[in-house]
Amino acid sequence: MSEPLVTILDDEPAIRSLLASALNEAGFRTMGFSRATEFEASLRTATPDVCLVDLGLPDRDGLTLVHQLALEQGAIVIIISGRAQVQDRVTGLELGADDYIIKPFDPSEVVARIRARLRKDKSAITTSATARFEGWLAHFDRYVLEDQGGQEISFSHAEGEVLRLFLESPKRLISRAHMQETLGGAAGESFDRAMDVRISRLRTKLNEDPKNPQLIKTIYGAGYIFLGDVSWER
Amino acid sequence: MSEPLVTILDDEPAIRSLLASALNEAGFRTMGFSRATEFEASLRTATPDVCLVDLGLPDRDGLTLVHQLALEQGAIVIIISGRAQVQDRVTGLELGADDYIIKPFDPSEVVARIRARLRKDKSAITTSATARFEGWLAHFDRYVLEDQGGQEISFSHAEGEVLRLFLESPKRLISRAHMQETLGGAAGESFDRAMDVRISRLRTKLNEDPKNPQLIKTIYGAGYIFLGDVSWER
DNA sequence: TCTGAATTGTTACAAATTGTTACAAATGGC
DNA sequence: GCCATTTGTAACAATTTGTAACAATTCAGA
Repeated sequence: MSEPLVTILDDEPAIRSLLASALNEAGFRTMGFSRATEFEASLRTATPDVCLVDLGLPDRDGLTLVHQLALEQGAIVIIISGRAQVQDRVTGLELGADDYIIKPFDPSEVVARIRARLRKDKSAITTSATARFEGWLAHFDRYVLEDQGGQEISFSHAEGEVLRLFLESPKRLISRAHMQETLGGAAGESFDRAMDVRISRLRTKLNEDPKNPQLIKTIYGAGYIFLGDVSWER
Repeated sequence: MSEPLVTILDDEPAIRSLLASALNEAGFRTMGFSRATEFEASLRTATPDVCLVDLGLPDRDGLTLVHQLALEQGAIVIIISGRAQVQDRVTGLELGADDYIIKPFDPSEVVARIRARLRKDKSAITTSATARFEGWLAHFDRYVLEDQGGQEISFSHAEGEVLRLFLESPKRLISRAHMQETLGGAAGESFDRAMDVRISRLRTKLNEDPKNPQLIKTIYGAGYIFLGDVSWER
């Protein structure tokens, strides 16, 4: 599958080129149109993934076009408009637009919003939270730890909670109190050693040497630090 | 199925009640939380369709939470924040948020944006009769599962209900409570293991390895997640 | 209506997960 | 070194989940 195609429908050439260059740089294919009729003609041959539509078109009512696009084509439609009233935005969204961006806009936000829509659309394919660290690969979606050799061991939900906490804040002290709070959920009142046990079990799965742990360091009287370079992937 | 559930996570009670009343009026169920830990605890039993998250939480970094929600839960996440810089918005969206609304906001726009997200989310599902996933083809009209080789096995109505529930929300936690509610229908009294048995039977038909299921994962104390890319066909 | 097979729920027990307890080991102050 | 405190972890207990076996139910066709 090729890069997603984004169409830009706006009568101001400056805006078209601004958007086009930002989108191209972000890895999208683009097609620009200044009039609705041209745009509609193009739909016969191309199927855009995202349609950016300016409401102030000279030859056509933008809202009608949006409605039509969203309903008939099932495309992702994002309105870009100078009309900033809440009522305008609500109307545009109710008519089927997926987002409503107000002029003047920042191109990087447009890109981010387009990405957010596409991501959701394909969420079934995209979603997979995976972290890589020190030869390990943690697949949080599958509850699986993969070692260098591709060998897989599964970890439990409770173990995953601890591991995630570490991988989200590597090389930083994580206090016991904070950990209790985010994990235990229940008030840290009762004498609770459950957390220690979770960490112990996690260390075992990570093949940590009990006498000399390399990844999960204990800071006596304070908490833990996860050493190791972490990079998240998707 | 019941009305969509929207969770509101914001430490200001005034904002929570403003949103809650607007959303209730618009036909949504709502749950409000002032702290991230409370909210996370609730995720063990409830599965929200949309999560509104304020970034300025007292007890947790909001962005981390967003990331986690979007990736792990697959929920629709909308950030509501007072931080209005473009860079903030871009970061929030890149981390997995589906929308970013700036305070002060108009409740009707929030409603419209939630509706826009839900509309897109459901449109992919409609109620077509066939779903494709991981080499399987499920024909709900004929109660037949077709494997890669075209071999067909039939599944029962009860099994189909469970399978449909999974295929309509892939890669999302489906809590036992929610499942009981949508399946069992009848009073979710304490002693009901029927659901477990249904899942067990479904796993068998899907040739799941009991020791290491690949498609239907159990989350101890919470529910199930269906892994696997799903696409519905007509 | 009756019969038998398919479907579904129920029960009982096995297995997995998680928390709790008890004690050993490590740490830091003196 | 000595002692109070903190942390590690094995062993156990409580809880949750998996599933085989069986009972109840449904339903098509005789």
